[in-house]
Amino acid sequence: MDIPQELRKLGLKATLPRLRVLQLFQETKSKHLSADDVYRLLHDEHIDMGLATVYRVLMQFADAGILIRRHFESVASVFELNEGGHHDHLICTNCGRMEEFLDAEIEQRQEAVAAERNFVLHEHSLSLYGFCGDCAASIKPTAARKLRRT
Amino acid sequence: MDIPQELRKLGLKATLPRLRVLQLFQETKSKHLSADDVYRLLHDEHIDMGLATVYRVLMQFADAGILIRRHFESVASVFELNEGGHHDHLICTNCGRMEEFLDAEIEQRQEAVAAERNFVLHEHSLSLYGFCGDCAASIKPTAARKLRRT
DNA sequence: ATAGGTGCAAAAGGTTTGCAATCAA
DNA sequence: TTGATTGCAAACCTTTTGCACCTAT
Repeated sequence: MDIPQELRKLGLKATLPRLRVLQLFQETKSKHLSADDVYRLLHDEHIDMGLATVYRVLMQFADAGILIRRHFESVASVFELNEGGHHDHLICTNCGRMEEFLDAEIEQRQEAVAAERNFVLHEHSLSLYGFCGDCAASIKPTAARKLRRT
Repeated sequence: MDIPQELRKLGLKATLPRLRVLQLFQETKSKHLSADDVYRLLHDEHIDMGLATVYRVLMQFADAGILIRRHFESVASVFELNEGGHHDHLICTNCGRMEEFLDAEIEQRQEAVAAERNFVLHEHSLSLYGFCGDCAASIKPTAARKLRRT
């Protein structure tokens, strides 16, 4: 089925702004974009969508389950395509590289911890922060100390 | 050693605002307070510390390692006393109850995941969201669906 | 005495909302 | 046609900053 159809099925009109935003995420799979990133990228293509509309579209897509909204330690939240499978993130605090992972044992232990405390789990967020191999190799220990951020 | 001494040792003058803020966290151990919470609580005691000062003091304490700043899914970040041991959080999205936990196996697997991908880990954040026993028992499935939030 | 700390007000992000104009169905 | 959607500007919320005044050491 084509994209406009899919949108309509979700009760969303297939407007140009929506198609463009969706396209942007699909072109760059598994990319994490903030509202401002999307706004900026579209302007680079001379598509003048208002920032408010970008936010509205991203939110609608997140509500519809097309996108997932993530809150990493940075101020702005980012969105990524929802490709079905849950995953967690490993983030290089120096270069920003982001890798996704899924560890069955961690998932299992999370459920166990929740069960021990009588909680019914709905979701969770796990992010590991550090230096990727490249950055760890190229950064001096003293410099690394300076770069550490909350 | 007394608190003013400890502050001076960290290079911070023992001013009234600082002592009050610290006292607030110590009175209410393992409590998570946002800058606005602190501001409001102090005003309730008729201590008119400016919000800007609250932020500055919280930040200095976080830098000094007295407090830890946390970013949960809510907009505002919260601070808690740094009592030494690392821990993760289990949060009830209905009543706000928050429990701390530490699972050796999860910690270990995180290191393993990072190592597999050649990352040097600096820190991580793991938060489990769901309903605590009380809330799960008192909330109807349909109501529960409505309450689910990103 | 003086470097550091404070309050206030203003500014700076990120995000949301009100409203009149516009567009997909 | 008509309700949904958009752009713009203004509002909001959290956090930061500039600056003149104040205070712990």
